[in-house]
Amino acid sequence: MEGMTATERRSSWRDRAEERLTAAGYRRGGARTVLLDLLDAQRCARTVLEIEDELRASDRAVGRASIYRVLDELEQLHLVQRIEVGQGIARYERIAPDHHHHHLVCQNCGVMVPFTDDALEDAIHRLSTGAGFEVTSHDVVLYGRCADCRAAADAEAGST
Amino acid sequence: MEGMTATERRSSWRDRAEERLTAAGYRRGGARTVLLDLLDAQRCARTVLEIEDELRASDRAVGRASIYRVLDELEQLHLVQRIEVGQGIARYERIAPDHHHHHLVCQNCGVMVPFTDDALEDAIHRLSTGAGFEVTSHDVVLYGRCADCRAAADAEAGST
DNA sequence: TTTTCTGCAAACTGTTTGCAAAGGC
DNA sequence: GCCTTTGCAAACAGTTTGCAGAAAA
Repeated sequence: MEGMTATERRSSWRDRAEERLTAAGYRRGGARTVLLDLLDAQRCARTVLEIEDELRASDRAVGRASIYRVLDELEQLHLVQRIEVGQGIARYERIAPDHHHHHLVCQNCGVMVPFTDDALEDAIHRLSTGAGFEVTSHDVVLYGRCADCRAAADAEAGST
Repeated sequence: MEGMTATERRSSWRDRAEERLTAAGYRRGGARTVLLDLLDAQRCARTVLEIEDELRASDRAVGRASIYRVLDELEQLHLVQRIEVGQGIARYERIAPDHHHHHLVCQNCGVMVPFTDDALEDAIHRLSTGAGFEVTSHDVVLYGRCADCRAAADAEAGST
């Protein structure tokens, strides 16, 4: 990261977000800035409550309502994607310009693993064009057990 | 329905459900029976609140808690599928034995249209087997505009 | 100085839980 | 009669909203 060129830094999610927010007429409030920092650094989709805890822990606490409000704005501007992962819990993840992906959710430990698959995208794309229905976005979530939980379960089965 | 043979009736969702519930050690309570009737007759996925209203309207009211409990049991037994459709609202739909499908959700009018696609299933199946992750189920939701809303929008665009 | 943004607390909504009464076996 | 199922009401969790003060432009 340290070795980034100016151009690379310019094209970061963080900067694109700031640009688009300004263009949409938003001011740069404290909560918004902190949120952008966090989202830019995040590696995987988070819930609002996780975000809240994380910010409180790093003593840059932000009111819950503000988190919801900012995430909502960011979603409208297509800077953040909201992912529903069962049990009525929503997770938020920044949208990387060229990194469309879906998620595997482990029903044992809850971990989310991103994945991409061209055949899947092709199938959806073909569907989208021939459906009468006009598809603007899609969500694919696979549920099961992650490699770790599988290994753990296997080990246990083997030892009994 | 009246002209059904014994075999056809035997293979109905309703009867399979009852069988499986009994096998799992459940008794036949009033709420459960009413719920089974409703689910068996339903044409599309419903929310719990919709179910509650519907039952109250048909003067066979069932407590909300019971609806949740029964749907939960039915989901465990794979007799009912829970579908998350954004905004943290869950919909429930009975599982037809040979009719696995996904949903298109119209972001304009909210209608849900079921669809099936072999290429999509193939892609997911291939993913499932080669992932390290053990996939037990999957959810695909396509968002967009249904044919009706599209037509309406086009008509409006044409007239202006 | 005007308008937006923020945090707080209260309100809401969908869901879950505890408990006493009703009902199946 | 024992144990499950049910309904009610209260508890909960995530989310939204109203409002007064703080902060940006």
